[in-house]
Amino acid sequence: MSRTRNPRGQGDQLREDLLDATEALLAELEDERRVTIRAIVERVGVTPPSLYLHFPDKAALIRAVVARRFATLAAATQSAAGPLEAAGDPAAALRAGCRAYLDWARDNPGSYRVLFEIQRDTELERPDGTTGSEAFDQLARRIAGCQQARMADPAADAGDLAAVVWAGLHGIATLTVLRKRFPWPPIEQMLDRLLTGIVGLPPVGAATTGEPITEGPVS
Amino acid sequence: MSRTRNPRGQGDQLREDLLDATEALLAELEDERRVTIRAIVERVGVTPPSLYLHFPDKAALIRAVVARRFATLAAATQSAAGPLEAAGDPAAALRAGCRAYLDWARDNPGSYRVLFEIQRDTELERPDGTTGSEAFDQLARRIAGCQQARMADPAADAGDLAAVVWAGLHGIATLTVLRKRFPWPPIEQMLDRLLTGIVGLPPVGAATTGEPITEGPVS
DNA sequence: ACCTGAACACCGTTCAAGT
DNA sequence: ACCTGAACACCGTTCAAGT
Repeated sequence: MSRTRNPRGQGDQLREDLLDATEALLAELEDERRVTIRAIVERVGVTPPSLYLHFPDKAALIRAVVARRFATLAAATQSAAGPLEAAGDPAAALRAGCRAYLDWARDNPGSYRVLFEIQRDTELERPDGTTGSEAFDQLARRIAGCQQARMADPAADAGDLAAVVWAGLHGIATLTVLRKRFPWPPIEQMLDRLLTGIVGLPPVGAATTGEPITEGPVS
Repeated sequence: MSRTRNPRGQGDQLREDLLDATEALLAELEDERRVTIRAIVERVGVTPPSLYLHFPDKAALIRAVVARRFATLAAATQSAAGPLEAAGDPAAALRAGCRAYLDWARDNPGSYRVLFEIQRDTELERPDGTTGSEAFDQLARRIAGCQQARMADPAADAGDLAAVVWAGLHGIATLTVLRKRFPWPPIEQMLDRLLTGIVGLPPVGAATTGEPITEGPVS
């Protein structure tokens, strides 16, 4: 089809192009099964065997874009919550980070699925079994920050709390997109129940009367 | 291959056999993508086109086994928690039901994935958008039972609480099998945090030690 | 009425060959 | 050194045909 490419010079550009095309297709199709090798290479303007010069198989390609997407997820939560050792309100920072996680999952459903719902065929996570744990480490440390500020249950282990909060966030992120027609409470309300009930954060604002809070200035 | 079947008389037996074979393969392979039409029909002893006499396509077949599996999940939680209007301790019943949900997910990973992680291509959930909501209705009603027994936050809507608890259960169920090497706290501890923190249940076995359970050395 | 053989358009992957 | 043409073994699905 498109024979326009096939440039000259040193390779490695193709590798980047393949990753970009895979990311773009994942965003468009929202389903890894439809992100097919033949669609990827066609978008780059190359034939299927060329892909195998850069990746041993499709799983390796997917793993490479997974690594990229993990980095952008961590960056999204980080930038929403601010630097870890900032001086501000640690509870507000934790809230903002969690909110950013849920927003990112909603806005990047294809990526979220491939990050957290696809069984890695080879259990080829990192040796320590914590692929993409940057976001989790952030969560645990922000919870610890709240504990130090006496805004969270001080008796519990921050990592244990983070595990339950992560599970709750993941459940909200996946189920709300899977069951769109289910009568979900507002996301903000569910997040608040998680953070007050599990972590022990003080309720947001003064009144938690179930009013759907739109977009609060979080800083 | 296996020509042994092809019996006589009225059909419809083949339909049941196909459903049984699909369920069995799903349990063995733990991954819907590997549950292939050709594997299903081979197990039954029939050729691929025969399947299309009973199901319009593969998605319809999967939907039919999904309906079956939803029923067995609801039966598992129901039988663990006891009848809804039983006289006993409603908090214990709620706990038992949640525990059964997590156990079932752990023991039936292939089924759980196909029930709760596969995007239904056609948004062909029930008209009310609540496919498989029997288990959810049960959960909400048991939480309401705890509220009436003054063992749960009486101010919140039982359905809202149930949504967050379900999200937490789903997150625990899926993430613990996806990230097997992650240093998870004991399932029992995470469930307890969910039920005490979100629903407002009294802590389990409150009297004796009062010490939060700490895990052993994580090697 | 119930089932099969043979084919179609796809998929991931491989290999010999082109420049 | 980098890429392609052609093929292989799979997949879901269809259709004419067998009994």
